[in-house]
Amino acid sequence: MQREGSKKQQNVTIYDVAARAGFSVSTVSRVLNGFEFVRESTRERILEAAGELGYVANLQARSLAGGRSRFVGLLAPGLDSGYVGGISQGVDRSLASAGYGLMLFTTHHHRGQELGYIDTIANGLTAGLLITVPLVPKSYVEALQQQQFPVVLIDQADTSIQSSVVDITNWQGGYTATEHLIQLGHRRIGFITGLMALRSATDRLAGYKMALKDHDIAVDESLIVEGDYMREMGYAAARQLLTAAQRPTAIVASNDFTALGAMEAIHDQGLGIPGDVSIIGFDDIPEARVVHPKLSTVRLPLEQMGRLAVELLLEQIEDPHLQPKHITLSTQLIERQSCAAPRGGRL
Amino acid sequence: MQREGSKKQQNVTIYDVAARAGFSVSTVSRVLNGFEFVRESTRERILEAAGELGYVANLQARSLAGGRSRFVGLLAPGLDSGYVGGISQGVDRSLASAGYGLMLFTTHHHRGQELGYIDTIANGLTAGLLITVPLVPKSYVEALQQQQFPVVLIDQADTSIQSSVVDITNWQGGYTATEHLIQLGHRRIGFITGLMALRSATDRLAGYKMALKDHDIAVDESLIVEGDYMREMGYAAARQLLTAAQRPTAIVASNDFTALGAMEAIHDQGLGIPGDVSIIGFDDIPEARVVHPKLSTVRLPLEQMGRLAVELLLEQIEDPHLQPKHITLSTQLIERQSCAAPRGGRL
DNA sequence: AGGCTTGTTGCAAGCGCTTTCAAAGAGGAA
DNA sequence: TTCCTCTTTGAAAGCGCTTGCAACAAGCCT
Repeated sequence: MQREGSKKQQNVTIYDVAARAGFSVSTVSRVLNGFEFVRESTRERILEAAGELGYVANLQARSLAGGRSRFVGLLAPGLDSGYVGGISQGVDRSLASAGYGLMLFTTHHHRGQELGYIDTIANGLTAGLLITVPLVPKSYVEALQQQQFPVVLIDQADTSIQSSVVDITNWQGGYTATEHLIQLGHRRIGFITGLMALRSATDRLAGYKMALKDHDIAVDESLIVEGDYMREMGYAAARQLLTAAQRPTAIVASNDFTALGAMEAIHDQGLGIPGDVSIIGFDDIPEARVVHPKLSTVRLPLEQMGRLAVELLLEQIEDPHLQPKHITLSTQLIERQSCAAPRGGRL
Repeated sequence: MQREGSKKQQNVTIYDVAARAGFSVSTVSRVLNGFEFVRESTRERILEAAGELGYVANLQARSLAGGRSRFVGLLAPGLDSGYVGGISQGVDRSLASAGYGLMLFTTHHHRGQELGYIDTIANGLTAGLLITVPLVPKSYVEALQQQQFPVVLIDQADTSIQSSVVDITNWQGGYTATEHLIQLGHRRIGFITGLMALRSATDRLAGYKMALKDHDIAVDESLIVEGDYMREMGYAAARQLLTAAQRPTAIVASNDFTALGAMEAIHDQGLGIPGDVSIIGFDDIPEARVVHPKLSTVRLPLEQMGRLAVELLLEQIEDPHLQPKHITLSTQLIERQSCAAPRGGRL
């Protein structure tokens, strides 16, 4: 078998179309992009030729030559968290209805990669960038901004960065969850944090502390244990909390995964939920609704965040000189069955 | 405020680096790509210059000029199914460890878009393409193949397409699930199908039918109701099954979402699981483990599929002349608590 | 010493497309 | 009829990069 096509088959280019239609490439390009100053008959002939040849635009060339990309980049740490899943669904949908494509880039928490990616992506591949990745240095985002490159930060508010942001009231969520427990009569409330490098984690913790203070309950640092948003750590952290001398009667977990892990630990400890220990999570992932008992949680409007972020970004793409906007969405307490008054009422 | 930078700031190009290092662009290019025949000292000088200038490669230009893309495309119907999530996690991870980036494209089930995308993507943007989308016409995939463009189909085996494929034993899964129920003593077993346009759906159904036949149970078409892999349809379908004159004592759902919907319907009907009705799903999504009762299901090695698909694709990228391979992964029955012998034993 | 490798580097031609800028017709106005 | 304007089209210059080919220096052989 002769291999005659070792060199990748020549693609149909704008030149081929021009030749076939009997016009110059410039005219073809005009037809393909806008419709300024082209005679209708010409336009038709060219479109026809393009169709017959099965012409497909080469995006590289187009954007190299200065055309606009019809893709938007979404920079995310990974696909594993459900959190990203929720956001990207919203992003994906609104992007699609606006005629844009989505390019999802995952960084796997490699800091170096994140930076490299950002440059690369911003360097022509996409028309704009949505960032859900933590730890992106301020300077980078600023550099992008300076280049008039549209960027929207999602739930990564760094108040010092002058950039469009969509985020949620993490602080409020932590506060509400804790207060809910307090109003149920709890006094010893444990808290399992998220990955403390993330703003969302520190904010939730801050909300928790404030709620305690507002209700004249001293913050007991031994009741706060650090987690990482993962189920396993949730288990370990809860275990630590439960085996302490004075165990808490309720636990606030910084996300649902953590809460799920904690619930397992509570069960394994021979304790009942919410009889012995109440627990409340964060996120409202699908599992929260089906776990037994159903998990009370603070719902994050992830999909909505994605949608709004896209809106903001698209605006910015239209007009790069627009002032950055900051939208904050509120969280919502979803009461289910994992919280109850502590045994014996108020301790 | 004067807007002096209305034109996007000039990026650092290979020319700038060349000028700064005192070499030609060709040499810079060589250093940046491989290491063939470049003096070590030169190499260092150039790298240094690039670093100082903050040079970032322009991917468009590179791939336009014939360089290799370091991205792989994943074409998926959408992000909502969990199914895609599982696969893309596997894809993402192995890609990352191979030094490739992932570009995720969603088609939203718009047939037209799928085709347009494929061309566009194959047209230089990526080094290869993974397809999890159904309904991609044979001719398209073949055209890609002919151009030596690396493609791997995931769980979309169309035996008539000469292409690399990673799929799973959907048929076997349907068979096993059904047989499990039969061995428990069930005779009237309902089946809720998936989206029948998909190969996976028809295969699962075929497995179900065959299991019945092999055990001398007549296939009762009234026990088979069409679903679409969504929870809502699962609910409706189960409802239809349960309100029929002779309701089944067990139900096989074509995926876990459907099963979850069905479980809800069963409960709403005042029936118990598995007391009155046994149910078994497909996929083993995270919810299956936490729902009450825990859902027995046929586990799909989604992540592994993703991994293997990447392996196959990377091989093909290395050597486009490679013969297509076909890998089939097996499904696994996960027994949990949603299946039991029918009341009164064998009917 | 002259010729031939071998190792390095530069030149220049594109990749496919967009986008000025100028040219060529077509129609009026003078 | 000639000049001017407006519309439509083409020529050509890149965008930033890779790469085949030529050029050159140094080192080796005969």
